[in-house]
Amino acid sequence: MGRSPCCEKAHTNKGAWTKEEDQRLIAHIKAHGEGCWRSLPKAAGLLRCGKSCRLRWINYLRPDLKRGNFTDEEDELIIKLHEFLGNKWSLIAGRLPGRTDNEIKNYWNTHVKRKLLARGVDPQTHRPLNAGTAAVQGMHTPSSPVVASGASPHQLAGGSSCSPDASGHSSDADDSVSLPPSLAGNLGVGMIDLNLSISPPCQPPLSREADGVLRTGYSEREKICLCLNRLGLHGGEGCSCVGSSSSSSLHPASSGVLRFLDASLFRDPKVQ
DNA sequence: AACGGGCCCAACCGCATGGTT
DNA sequence: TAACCATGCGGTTGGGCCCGT
Repeated sequence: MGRSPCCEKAHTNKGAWTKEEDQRLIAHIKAHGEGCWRSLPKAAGLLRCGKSCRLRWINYLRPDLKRGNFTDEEDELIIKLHEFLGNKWSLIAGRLPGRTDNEIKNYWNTHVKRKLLARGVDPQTHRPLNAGTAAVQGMHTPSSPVVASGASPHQLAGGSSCSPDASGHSSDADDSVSLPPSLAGNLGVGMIDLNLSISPPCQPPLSREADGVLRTGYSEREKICLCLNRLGLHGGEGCSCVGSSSSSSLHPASSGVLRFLDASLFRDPKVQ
């Protein structure tokens, strides 16, 4: 179907943003909030495409962005999440507070790939580079980083069958997930059932509230301690292991970085 | 000091998706 | 249901910077 261009290219600037443009964009978003990107440039007096404004804000101007180098913990988390999710940078970014998908994507392509190659690991498949066929029997396939049986990465990340809005992600057939070898090894299992092991208990009590909206009986960020110390990751704020020897040495960033361990693990972070 | 190659990262592009009319 | 719209996402690019020669 035909589609009009997102912006009138003849009248838009391209390339690097000037300080003045940045300030205009910041001021406008402070005053009016995010959204309506298409009309924002005109309203803010910017000769930019709405997409460009959105990107600039999300990747560079947002006040909650964490600048600076990635920590080793973030490194490892990115690797593990990539093993699960593949190139779903936005989902990975959702588990790394203050980091953007673009940043992580760039970081992956420039640093992590090399790091994995140096370890002898294929960055796409997370398999050993020189592994023979026998060694990889039973492992997940490269094109589907996690899922053995039809569940998409997005299903894993965004919708467990327990979430009220997961109706579009049918998981009736088989929710078993083949864990990547590194995680499976650490957990001592090869297959897990997400319904039982990661997500909050299925079929939470639904209640229709006064506004007519169905809600579950669970609070949005109810915590589940998976005791992921065994993954080399230490408990977040919801970890009942807090106070154990391993958690006393938590990196300051850990509670934020490991936010993905709580009950919202596989929920789309943007859906609050 | 000059040059060239590689690296890094901000930004762009095209497509997908979900919502609205 | 189809057409259109707005936004989000992932891949790619281009320019500036750094470093070695």
